[in-house]
Order: sequence, then C-alpha cells, then structure tokens
Amino acid sequence: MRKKEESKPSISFIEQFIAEDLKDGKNGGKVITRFPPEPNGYLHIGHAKAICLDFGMAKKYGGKCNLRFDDTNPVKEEVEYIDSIKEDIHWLGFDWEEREFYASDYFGKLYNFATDLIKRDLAYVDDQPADLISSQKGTPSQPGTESPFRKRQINENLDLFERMNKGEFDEGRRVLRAKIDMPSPNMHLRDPIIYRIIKSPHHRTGSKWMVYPMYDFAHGQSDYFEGITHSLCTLEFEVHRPLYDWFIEQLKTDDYRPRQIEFNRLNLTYTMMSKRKLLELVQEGKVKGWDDPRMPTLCGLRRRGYTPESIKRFIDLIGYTKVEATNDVSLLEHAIREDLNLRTPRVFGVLNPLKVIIKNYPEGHVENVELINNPEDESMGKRFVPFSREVYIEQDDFMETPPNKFFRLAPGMEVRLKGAYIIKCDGFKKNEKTGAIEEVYCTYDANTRSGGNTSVKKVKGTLHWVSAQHAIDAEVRLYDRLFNHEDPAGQKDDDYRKFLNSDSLIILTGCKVEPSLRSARPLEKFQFQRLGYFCVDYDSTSLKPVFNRTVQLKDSWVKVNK
RNA sequence: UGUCCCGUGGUGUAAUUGGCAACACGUCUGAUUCUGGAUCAGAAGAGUUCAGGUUCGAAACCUGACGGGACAACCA
Repeated sequence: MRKKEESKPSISFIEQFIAEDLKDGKNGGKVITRFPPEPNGYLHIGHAKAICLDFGMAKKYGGKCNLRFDDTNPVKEEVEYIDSIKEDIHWLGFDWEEREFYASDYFGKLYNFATDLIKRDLAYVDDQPADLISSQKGTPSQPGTESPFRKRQINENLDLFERMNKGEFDEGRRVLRAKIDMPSPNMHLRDPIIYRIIKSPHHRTGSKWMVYPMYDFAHGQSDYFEGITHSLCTLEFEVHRPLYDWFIEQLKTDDYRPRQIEFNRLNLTYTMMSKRKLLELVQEGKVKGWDDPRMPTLCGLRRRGYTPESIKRFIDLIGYTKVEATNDVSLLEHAIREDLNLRTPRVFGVLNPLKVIIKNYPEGHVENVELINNPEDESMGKRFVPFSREVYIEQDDFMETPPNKFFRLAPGMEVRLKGAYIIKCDGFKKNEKTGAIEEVYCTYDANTRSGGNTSVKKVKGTLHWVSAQHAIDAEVRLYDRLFNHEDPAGQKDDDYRKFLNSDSLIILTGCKVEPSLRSARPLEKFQFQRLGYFCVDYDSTSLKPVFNRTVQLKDSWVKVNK
C-alpha cells in the first residue's frame, strides 16, 4: 500500500539538517534523539507525531532515541502518568531499551552548574516578589530593566542559593536568575529565572530538594548530559533557542553540541489537543475518562479501534514543516479505513433490527451458508453462518415507499441476503399508531442460493442479515466527532464546551450480531458489512458483547439520498 | 510599536535546491462488484499572498508591503 511512495524520496527539512550535520561530521557523526514528555497527562496523537520523528530519525540514521521524563515541576506531575506514557509508546511500536531517563536524575549536576554560574557572576539571587520581577521584564516591545539585586556579591548569592535549597525561605520568596541581558529584544534572555523554591515532595527525589530548575535550565542541559545531537521540539520553542544555546555555551567543554530544531505541532479539525482542556473534559465528566473513544489520546484512539499502523501512516502522510497547519480528520479516517480494510474479517451485525419472515422457507430448517471472511485477503478463509426462516435486517434497508435508486427492500422489490438467497417482499406489518414497520414478509427463491450455479438472477441490492434464532444481542456504541466546530478551542468569544457534539456518543442496545462474535476479545476488530469498522470494547463480556464503532464505511447512498 | 518564524488547489505536503507546479486526502464522472465498501479508469480544482528587482529563465534569490503565528508563567 505504500508502493507509490518509492518514487518520492523527498525528506523533511529536519532530516535535511540531520543529513547535513552528518555530512559535516558534527558530533562524531552520531544521531541521538530523545522523546521528553512531562508526566502530567496522557499522550495524545500530537505526541505520536513527535514520537515518530524522534524514534524514526534515530532509527533511520543508525542512532538511538532516549525516553526522558521532563519532571522538573513536582506540583504538576504524577507517577500515574509515567506508566501510561510508557505503555503508549510501546503500543505505537517504539522502544527506548534501557535508556529511560528523568530530568530529575540530573538535579545534582544542574545544581552544581547553577552554583558554577553564580561563581562566574552569571547568576544571582533575586529577592523580589513575582509581580515585580515580571514588571521589570518589560513587554515584548519594551526593554526590561535591571533588578536591584543584579549586582549582589558572589559570596552572598552562593550563600543565599544554598539556604534556598535548605528550606530557609518560603516558596516564592527568592529565585535564582541567569544574568544575561535585560534589554534584549528576546524576552527569554532578560535574566530568566532558572531556579525556584518548591516544597512539595517530588515523585522520585522525595524531599531531597527544595529548589527545582525551570524548563529552560533543565532541558538543554539534560540533552547535553545525555549526548543528544538533535533535540526536536515544536515551534513554540523557537524563541527559546538562543537561551538553549546560551546555557550549552556555558556548559560545554569540547566541540560536542546538541542542536534544537523546531517543527509544527499537529492540529486536527474538530479536535482539541490541549492537555489542560482534555483534563477538564475528563474531570467535568464530559467524557468517560482519558481513554474515552472520543478522546484524541492514544489510549482513547486505541479503545476506539485505531491501530498503531494507521496512526503512523497518518503521521507519515502529513509530514513535518514549519507551517502552522490544521489537518483534516478525514485523512486520519482514511488511514484507519485503509488499514482495517485489509486486516479485518467481515461479519454481519444488525444495529437497528427489523424482522423479516420468509414465509415459504420451511419452519425449523437451518442452513449454514458459507461466507468469505475478507475479500481483500484470501488467506483469512471462510466461515459458516446459520440461516433460517426469520432473519433480522437493518431498519434502514426497508422502505414502504422508496425513493428513486433505493436498491434495498420495499414492497414488490427483490434483494439478495448476502451469502444466502434472493427474497422478494410481498407484505409488511405496520403499527397503525406509531407508523413503525414491525415485520416484513417475504418469499425466497430456492434457486438463488449463493454459490449455486443456478443462481443466474441478478438483483441490485445485497443486504446483511442475522438469523433471528441464532443472533446474539449486543450493545453497540456509535461514536462521532466530539465537537461540531472545526476549531473548538480557537474561538475567542466562545468556550470550547459550547461546541461539544451532543450526538458524539449514541448507545444502541438490542443489536443483533452473528453467533461467531460470541468469543470476540476486547480490542478485536471487525468490519460489520455495509456499516463500518467495529472494535470490541473493554466492557464486553461473552454474555453481553459491546462494540465500539471506529469509523463508518464510506457511504455514497447518503449523498444520493439527499 | 520590538525580536523571531511562516505564507503553494478546499485540506496536508512535493517540486532533484533557479528549468514552464507534482502527490495524497476530499470532491465529481464512468466501469466493476453478492458490502451503495474495496478496486479500476478518468475529471475538475492552484500559476505559488501582493508589488517591484536580479536572471535567458523565479514557487525558490533580493527589497518592500500585506496576512498569520510565537514570545511579557517562580508551567513545560
């Protein structure tokens, strides 16, 4: 399915940089990358884009990719997230082997480096409160002004920083700042705060530390300590790069130098990627949890029925650039359909059952009709499905007064029950009060059994069906996009909650599925013929199977119909 | 009134780094089909934000506009 790409050797700008660096013999001709999540939430498909790049580049150029938890803020991070992050990366098919690192592993080195900067008069302790420091920073268009503590003596700074870490001062009382350039046009260079006092215990280092490094003071240095050559991150860190380079410059002892390269974040239509807002959805009960099948989280997509291959394929398709792009969810849906079409067995499942009685079919008689499991893959074999006098078909497949081009069942019309016989409708029972069709009466043509050579008759429509006496009841959860706005989180005047799609989950009970599905296991995937791809939910039991609809089949009838 | 980044069909990306804009999704035809799926064949749709300049030749290089984004957390 990727044949067409062979003639398209174009590589991303990132890969071009890497290839050039290699050609120039930088960093000993090595490629070492890292994937650096903060353990403060679950991974989503945007992270998958980064994971594919980080691990992908390392693999392609014979290098390694480290997993590094960016755990420099103990008040926001939890162990709970660490396990889920590792599980999701593995699920995608990537492995960091023994290279599982934590920014907190480097707290000692970082502290020493900070002390070193103080000694070189490149850092100082500032006693001012946050709002004052902030106002002295100026604005993007106005230069900052120097803190009165900027000229503090080295010995005093050393003493104060040590006492900050001993817990002598309350949180917020003092910070350590790098002494760089207050009037700089780049705000990140205006004496950035590099250490703050936090007294909450850390999930790995306990209460050993009272001061914690800020992101900018930890990330580049961690890269340096691990020998990272290419530090790939998203566009919003572009303005941080001069600071990243500044710290490395102070730290380096030889020619080795990590290089930060920024690429565009993944945005999807009708989707919201902000971790904070996703957390709100979970906490407010708008969804059933981080792994709700409507969530863009990897665990949500997994439960929805997405395969790692389809996600990687999608990411492959969208590429890496510096353009802030919004990708169409229909491309993601294309990727999962393409994958599932090749690998899933076809089965019969009737979502909204309507009973059809075949009057001239012998009562009590059962035939096992043979069906192909997957027309795309002969090796998946065949199966037998019981057929009898009473079957269920889809309510949508019968109309009392059909429009043009309705190739399904209606009074006087003929249709094939896939794998079985051609039937003709010659009556139905209607509830006079509600107008609902309750039963449909048909006759079958015994000469039209599928596979038989007497079956020369042709009909336009073919329906899926389930034998009434053999059917098993199932619950089916139909999912649709969570939001009904293309950019739910991007509206200035409206809260994203306003755009929640009230029909994003429709639970159907009393669905009828073929008996072979009794033994289906959670996460097992099927194509319900003519309907879509479905995946067994974790809530499923053999007594009460539960299926999630991953995605519908493309349906040109809906277009004809309107 | 700053610095940095970005601007190619509806969407996302290409264009062998200066040689008459390609691919995928989507859309629309038709063929085929015991899934209105898949498959196959084909079509429409941009002249590359705009204006200058360099050049035999510019989507690409230069200048200037215009438009979008990032940066003012003791978050990452």
